[in-house]
Amino acid sequence: MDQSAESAQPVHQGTAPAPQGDAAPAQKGTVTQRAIDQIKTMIGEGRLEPGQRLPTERDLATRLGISRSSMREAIRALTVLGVLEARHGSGIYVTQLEAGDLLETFGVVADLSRGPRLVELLEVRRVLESTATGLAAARITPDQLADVEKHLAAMNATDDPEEILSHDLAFHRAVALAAGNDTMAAILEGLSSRTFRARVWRGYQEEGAFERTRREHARIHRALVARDPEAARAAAAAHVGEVEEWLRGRLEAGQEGEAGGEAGAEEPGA
Amino acid sequence: MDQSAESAQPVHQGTAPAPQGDAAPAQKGTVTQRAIDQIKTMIGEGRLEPGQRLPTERDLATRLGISRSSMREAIRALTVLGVLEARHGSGIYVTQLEAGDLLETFGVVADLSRGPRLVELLEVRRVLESTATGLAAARITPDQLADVEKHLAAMNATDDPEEILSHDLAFHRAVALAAGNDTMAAILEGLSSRTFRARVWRGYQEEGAFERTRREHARIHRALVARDPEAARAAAAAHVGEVEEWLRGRLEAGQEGEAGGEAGAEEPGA
DNA sequence: TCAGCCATAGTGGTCCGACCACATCTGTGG
DNA sequence: CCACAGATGTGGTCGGACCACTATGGCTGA
Repeated sequence: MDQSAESAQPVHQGTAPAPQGDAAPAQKGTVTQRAIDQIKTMIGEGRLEPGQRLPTERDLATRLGISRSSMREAIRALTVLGVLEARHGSGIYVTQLEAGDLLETFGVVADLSRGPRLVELLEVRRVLESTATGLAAARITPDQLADVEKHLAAMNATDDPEEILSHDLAFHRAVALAAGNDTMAAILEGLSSRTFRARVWRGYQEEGAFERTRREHARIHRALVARDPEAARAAAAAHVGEVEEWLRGRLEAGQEGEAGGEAGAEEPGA
Repeated sequence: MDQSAESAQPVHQGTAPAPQGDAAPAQKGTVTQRAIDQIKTMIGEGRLEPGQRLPTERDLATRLGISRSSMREAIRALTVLGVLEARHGSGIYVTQLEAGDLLETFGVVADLSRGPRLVELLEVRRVLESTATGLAAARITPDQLADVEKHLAAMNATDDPEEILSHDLAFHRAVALAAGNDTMAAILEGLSSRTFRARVWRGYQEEGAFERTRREHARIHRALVARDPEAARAAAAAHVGEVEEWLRGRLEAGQEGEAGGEAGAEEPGA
């Protein structure tokens, strides 16, 4: 009953030389790809709900008429996409399908981009960050504002680049969260992935960026306190735009060139 | 240091007692996940350049000291992320790592989102679309404008919903492209994935949306011709905002409820 | 000589069956 | 009643076999 359900599927494995001629199966793409699409469709149609547990790998494989190996590849694919989550010894589950789950892969994009693409990425971030900050100015709650201030203070209290970067990220994350659009916050999170920021900063910080960053953050904070969306938007745009411009100039100058290694300023750095 | 501490690694399959005494195994996460990270790192560090061909699956597996099965899962994962591309019978290659390659997965997010998340997604799209349209008004070339007009005309010339949707998508794609930021265009592309748009439209189009859409597109076009960024931005924002508002109202009204199936209005459709 | 065909090697795609490591349930003994 | 140990189920890993597709190069025939 399982696979080979049809009269005489080719079925790889040495057997059945029969070409195909049949109609139904509609062989398109690899088996694994088909499995991926099927599961994705099941979720899309609501047959599989967030948090729900899926059948066993072995079961799924049998049901879709493929081997466990292929099924595992499909599962792995959906896992990295943040759609499924495999718990060793327990089972496979559908994630909550929230912004954070699905947009985690966005970080990969940021990490692997370089050269001109970095500027484009920053341009996108500038647009979204300014919007989010503007919204935050109108919606932020006292608690959220306190959280923002905590990271602002922490950032001003240290000179350790590592720590500064951490609180810098946390600062923006808190602001984005206050904007009330989780999806936007998740995208911004990816756009500000640690390695991404670290790469850009490496060169940037050598030009008195710390002080400037602190000043700009303070300006954003003032706008939030004043509940002034326009000021907040402008401050955020300027903040990101500052880095964007620096990077753009740097690219147009010498550092250009697809040369595999240094366009984005990455050094093992000790 | 590492987990279980016992000097002699269990090493699964009884065989191969010699791991590789080399520097720090650093057992973290699954073997496959490690392989994914390693390849990702290789690319990030420039040791693997866009378009370059990778060693054989079998080779890679041996080099990283894992089985081919695990290596295949890793490759599959990076394939769906748009980082690698496997050509049957030929080899595995690094993609060009362009915006389009990496952001293709963005469509999955749009396809799997529902309920409140749909509104958030539209909000993001409104922000980016308006920005892109504004930029396009300032930068669009005659050729690009002609392309935009082509789809505008085609959309006005038919009443087939399917075709209208196609040209609607193409219209916005052309505009986004004219903005000169491929990354932004790629994100918008994902945010306007066919199934996503179709789902929203299903209900929307029943309220005289065609006519309204045509009018709004015409307005965007006029702004582009006039090279008026502000007008273009406003027109685009209003265009997307229209749908956004409609969907928001629809959610707040009855259709709410996490109920697995209809919050986003998806029907197998005739 | 040279175009075109075909055998062949090389590579990804699929499948199988085994075993390991972890989570959970279950039943027993305290 | 609880704690612990075993049994069971599930994902994780492995190795090897074979299929399907590409690409290459040599061979054939004009």
